[in-house]
Amino acid sequence: MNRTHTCNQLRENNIGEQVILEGWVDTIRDHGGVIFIDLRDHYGLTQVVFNDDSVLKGVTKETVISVKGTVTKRDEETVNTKLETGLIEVKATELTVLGPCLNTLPFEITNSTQTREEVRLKYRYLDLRNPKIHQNIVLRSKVISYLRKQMEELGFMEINTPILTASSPEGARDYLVPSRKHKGKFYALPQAPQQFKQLLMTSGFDRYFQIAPCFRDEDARQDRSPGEFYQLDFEMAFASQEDVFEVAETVIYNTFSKFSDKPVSKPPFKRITFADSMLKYGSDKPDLRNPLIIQDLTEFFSKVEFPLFKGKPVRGIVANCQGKSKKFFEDSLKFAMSIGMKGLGYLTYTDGIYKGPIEKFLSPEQKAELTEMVGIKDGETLFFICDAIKVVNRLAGEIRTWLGQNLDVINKDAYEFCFIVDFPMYELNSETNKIDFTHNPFSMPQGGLEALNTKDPLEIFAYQYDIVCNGVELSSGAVRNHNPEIMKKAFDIAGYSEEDLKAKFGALYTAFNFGAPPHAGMAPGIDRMIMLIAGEETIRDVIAFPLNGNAQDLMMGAPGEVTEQQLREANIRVRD
RNA sequence: GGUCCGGUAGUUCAGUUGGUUAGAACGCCAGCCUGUCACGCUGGAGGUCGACGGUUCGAGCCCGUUCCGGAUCGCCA
Repeated sequence: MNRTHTCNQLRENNIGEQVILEGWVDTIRDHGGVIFIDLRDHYGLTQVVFNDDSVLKGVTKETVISVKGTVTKRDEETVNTKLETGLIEVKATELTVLGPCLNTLPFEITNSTQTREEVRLKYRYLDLRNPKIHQNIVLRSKVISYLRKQMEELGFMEINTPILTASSPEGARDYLVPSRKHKGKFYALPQAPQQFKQLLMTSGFDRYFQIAPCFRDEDARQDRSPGEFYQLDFEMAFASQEDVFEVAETVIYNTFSKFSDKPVSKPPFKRITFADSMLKYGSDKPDLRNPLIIQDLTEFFSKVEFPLFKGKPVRGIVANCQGKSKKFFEDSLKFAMSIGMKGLGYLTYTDGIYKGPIEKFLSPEQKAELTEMVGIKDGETLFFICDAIKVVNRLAGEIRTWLGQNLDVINKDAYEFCFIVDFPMYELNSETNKIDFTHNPFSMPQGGLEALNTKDPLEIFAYQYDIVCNGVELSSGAVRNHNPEIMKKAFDIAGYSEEDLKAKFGALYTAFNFGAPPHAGMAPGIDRMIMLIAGEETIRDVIAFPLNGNAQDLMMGAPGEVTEQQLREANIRVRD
């Protein structure tokens, strides 16, 4: 006999009904003459009451049982307000074991998140019984479904692109799949459907999207799952950067608003140039919840007779440190030293007077100029970061983050989105002293062919952008370079001939010679979005069966050994 | 691949200056208990202190090697 209700369905209006519930034994509370069992399924918990403990022989926690009984109103003083079914309970008359739990549990389900990840992942199916983790996967499903719905409403269609494809010469390390029929040749799993979606545009599809699996053989991070991850990959024909932004901010704003109670920055999201971001936030993925701003004081200090700063890049951060102890400033210095700074100067500004070691180098006029320039208010502190041009922004950014955290001025209950725009198209490779693509060779340079022909390559921006939320990079995208002439020139500047271009991206380049529409797109990371919405610290908590940090599946034993025959068929010999 | 931190009961951890039989909490097993909801009470089982080697009268603790895990950097067009 099947269940009549789920474990989160019965309410007061069911009182008196004969029901059958099925689920896992969450807890057993045995009082001798009366025994309570919390029965758990996907939907929730219901308390079941037994008066005969003999039927519970052999029933342990996590046993799957079927219970027949009557829905009963709970007494006033025994209702459980923490349970949605807490006003009722089921007085059981029959119990059947459907799935015995024979093994000792490797961890308690309710405490699974406290257990070390190695064990959790080996028994992931038990970890996923924990309602907290279980709900993350439910959330993931709902978010993905909602993303699909929105994209379709905006006129996008989902098209699946190949999983077995060709190795791409640029970018991350590929996962390779040996070919049986073609000895010595390999497929690669796609790092992203990049070239395929651009080919779809060339095929005349107007708006493409895909919940796209991507594979990269790179080491894990807290916000980077090793091996595989999913992106909301989309591409639009005849579209500009702003068209892409409008889609992205609509879909992302709607999704975050729908699935989180925290306030979400409203579209249009801030557009911040890469250069500004590096200067003001010391990072290309700024956390805008942190109100502290970095200021450029290089020019000011070029006129000050302070030998440590003179002629060097100087950054300043104004922060309110009133009431902070001496230890706070000592800790800030300690942190500065730990990230490789030689020191961390500061001036406090109280009742119109500056105090600090640097003070004596400043004339009264210079002090007034500084006050005006940085906008320091009474009681505030101005921190100075001075270092080589290559590292000064990053260091200032780290100090900004440290101050934000330790002054507790970061609003944790908010999602602050922004687009980072105007990435440089090229950069100088410091080892080879040659010009390289900064990011993505498929991006359209701003100013097109004319800019490539006339400007200093290092001055050219690309129509390339990132979307950042709370200091986490959610995605990057670009207006693509769809014009073979511009493409040839762009690659020429980076030292690649037309032959190289054909060899590396043959299909794409050839296709673009048959008439390609201008197109642009983006690919927000789905795992990261869900991590942010769920408020989880690690990306593995929002993936049903994640690889561990070492790219292994300890549950299934992947990667694992294969038979000699399988190796022979794949034309592979393993070296010792 | 580099650097740092860790590995003690099923789980999370404590373990003093190197010294008798290595502890706690939760879980597990048994008994008691008719209103709990992380029930309570009593008792019990459970350990190759990651592995190997060394120093020592004596090592969970000190030294070396190694394996495993975590963080971080490299890497992630």
